[in-house]
Amino acid sequence: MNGKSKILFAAKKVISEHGTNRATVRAIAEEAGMSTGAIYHYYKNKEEIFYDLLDESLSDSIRIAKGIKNHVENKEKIKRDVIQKTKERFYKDAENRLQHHFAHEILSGNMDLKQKLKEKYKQWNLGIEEILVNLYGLEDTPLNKALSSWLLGAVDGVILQYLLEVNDNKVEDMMKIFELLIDKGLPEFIQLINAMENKKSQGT
Amino acid sequence: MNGKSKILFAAKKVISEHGTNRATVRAIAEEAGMSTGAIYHYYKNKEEIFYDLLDESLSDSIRIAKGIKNHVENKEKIKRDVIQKTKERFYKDAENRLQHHFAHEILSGNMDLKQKLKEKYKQWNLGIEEILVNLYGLEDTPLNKALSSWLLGAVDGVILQYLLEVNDNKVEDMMKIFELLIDKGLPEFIQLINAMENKKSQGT
Amino acid sequence: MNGKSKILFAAKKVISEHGTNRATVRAIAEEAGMSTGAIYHYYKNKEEIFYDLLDESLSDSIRIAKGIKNHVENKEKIKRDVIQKTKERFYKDAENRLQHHFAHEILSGNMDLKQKLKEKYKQWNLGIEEILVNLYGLEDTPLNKALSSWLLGAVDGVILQYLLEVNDNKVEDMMKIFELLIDKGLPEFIQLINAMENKKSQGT
Amino acid sequence: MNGKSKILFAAKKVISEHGTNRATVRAIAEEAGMSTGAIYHYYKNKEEIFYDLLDESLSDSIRIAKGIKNHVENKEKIKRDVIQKTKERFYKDAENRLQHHFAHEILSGNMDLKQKLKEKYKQWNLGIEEILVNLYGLEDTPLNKALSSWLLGAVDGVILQYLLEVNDNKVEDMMKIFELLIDKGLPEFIQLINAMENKKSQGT
DNA sequence: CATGAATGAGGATTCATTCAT
DNA sequence: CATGAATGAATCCTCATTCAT
Repeated sequence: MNGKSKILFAAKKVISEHGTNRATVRAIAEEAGMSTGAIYHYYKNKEEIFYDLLDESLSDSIRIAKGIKNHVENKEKIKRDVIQKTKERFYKDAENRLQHHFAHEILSGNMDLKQKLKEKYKQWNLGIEEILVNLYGLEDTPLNKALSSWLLGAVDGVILQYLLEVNDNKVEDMMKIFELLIDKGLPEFIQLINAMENKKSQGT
Repeated sequence: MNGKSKILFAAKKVISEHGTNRATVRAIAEEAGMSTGAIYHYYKNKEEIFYDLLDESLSDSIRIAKGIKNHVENKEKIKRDVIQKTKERFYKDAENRLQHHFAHEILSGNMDLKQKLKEKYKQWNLGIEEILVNLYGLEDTPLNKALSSWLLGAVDGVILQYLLEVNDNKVEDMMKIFELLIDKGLPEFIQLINAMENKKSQGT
Repeated sequence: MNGKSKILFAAKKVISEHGTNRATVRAIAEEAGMSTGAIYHYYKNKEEIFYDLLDESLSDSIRIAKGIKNHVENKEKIKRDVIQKTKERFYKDAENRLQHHFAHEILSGNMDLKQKLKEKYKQWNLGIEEILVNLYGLEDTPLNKALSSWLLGAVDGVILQYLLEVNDNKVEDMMKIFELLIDKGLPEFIQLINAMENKKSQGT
Repeated sequence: MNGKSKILFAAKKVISEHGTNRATVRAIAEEAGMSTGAIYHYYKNKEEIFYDLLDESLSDSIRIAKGIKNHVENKEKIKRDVIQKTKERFYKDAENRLQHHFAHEILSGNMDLKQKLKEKYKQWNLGIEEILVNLYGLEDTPLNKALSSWLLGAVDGVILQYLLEVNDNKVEDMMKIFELLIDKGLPEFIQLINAMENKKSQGT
């Protein structure tokens, strides 16, 4: 394992064990078994480590979204994939904490980061939308875009509940609801949306 | 306005404007128009300020939840209330930021705050559950609890998207989806849940 | 003696004893008999301490220049003053080192500082020019401006020699030359300049 | 170009462009196209690089001084040479910066460098004195030594003004004054000095 | 000869908290 | 009650130098 990987691995561990705030350079260096100075041989900034980590994580997500999208032939497989990847997110503690950390940085006024994250987020959102298109034949309407934002938001919101330890439900129970939503809830709900859109356009 | 209120008010302003990180005791004292030393006459700790602030903020939320819950007699009115209150949350920027920063504080290892949030969150969650019970005749099963967590999480998640400015949808579009969910989507989805629960218990 | 003065005094001492580079915040704090943190109660930056010091020193110079200029009636007194103040500069080790430090900062690319210093320097230069006007009836020509820059530069250059300890002459000998220059050398030299200017304009 | 030359060349470039502070071993190595470790094959110390560099730079200056001194026979030619070489110095930005940064290094406590500068400066000063002797028949008195220090200092001081961009005069105007000084001002001034010396010795 | 990873001491800065007045 | 000066530990970061490969 080379320097950068060692650092990233250590950072991930420290973050998931003690949170972003206590993930000091010294702590990461110690965990990685090197000196603080060595860290700066590989990374210019502490934030760059974090950013690399987030990038890795978001790139994964985007890659997954794109990967899922590709086997159009088999809807059932896509659904299983979506469910599986969502479930995995619940257990990626370091990544989830990191995502929160960046949100916090942005809300604290870090404009550069905001721009970076925005781009990544948009790609991600598009990935999800495409999945919905493939799965449910969704059209590219404002309401459908809103729906995919709700879905993304729901997952993020629930993950935050788990991070904060205010959600006492078993992950399995949460996932059962999610599965039911993907399998049956969404198809029906999308019909409702389409019905509404049609009514609206007829009325106009 | 007495000392504590002045401090809480100042803290709320500082945090929602500049985040928890920059909400130093000095900054709060300055905003409150007093000296740093004076703060410690009213509060033993910086943490206690945050504690009180979270208390206040959550109590507000719970009051709203309870406010909704009270008129059990009229389901349609409850629905309108839920939708109205949800919509209002989207525009309460300062409160939303505050809540995010508390989340950050908790994720940074502030255990007292976590405990407080946990208690309050439980009450809040219960409030939402009761609303669901009243609206849709929900039973007190693990899956139904999970559902209400998803609902809460979704709203929080979407609000975070707006805070981060990564959600380009109009609030109206987001709310249309939410309305449709409350009015038609959830009743149908809850039937699906119940069907699944029954199937499972029959199978056992 | 209040906080700022204590710090400025300590900084001056440390700088003249060990140079700007070794004038660390810790060293200054120690010399001032306070903790490093205390320094930041009075100054936002280490550089601000230095800047205050330079400001003090330049303001002195400017005030002196203006002060000298004012008693127009007595040329002999002005000369004695100029000589006296120049001599004093040779012994202001801390200020001289500081001036070099800022020059160095500017040459290292600190553009903000450059602007600040430029203004101060211009004021100072003007002060000197006015003295020359009063003493020798100098006219406001490019050549006369050049002359005053040479005078300023000469003093700065010689002071640097002393700082670097490459000038083995006694200060008294250096000052004798300076006195002779002020008393007799400059009047004659200025006549030469004027003669040249006139020849030039006649030739045109 | 061999190793040492490559390093010296790179160091000269880095220092004159970014100053001594940013002339880290890494930066020099990068500029020289080698690794940091390689530097230490040629030089034991970072200081030794600076030492060599100063040596080279001062040797250049001394060579110039000696070059001027050699044709004793023709005073007019010497004057033109002095003026020409002085003028050239104004345009040697990189060398001037380099020299300033060495001054800074010395003021930062680099004692070896100080010693080197002292020796070289003495030689240099002697060169100037000899020129004055040749040109104006100067005697080897303390006051005449002081005069030559003032001349050297003046040029250095004015060059620093140009480096700092606080001197708005045209170089031509500055040089006109210098020429006038060399041609007419100094002969007269030296007479004044001699007169004073004689008066003093008569008085004793 | 060359590489570049690693060290570790040292620097500036921040901030919750205390305490004499 | 109030002030604000002072503390000191913790944080990020830099860089000359060493050394295994």
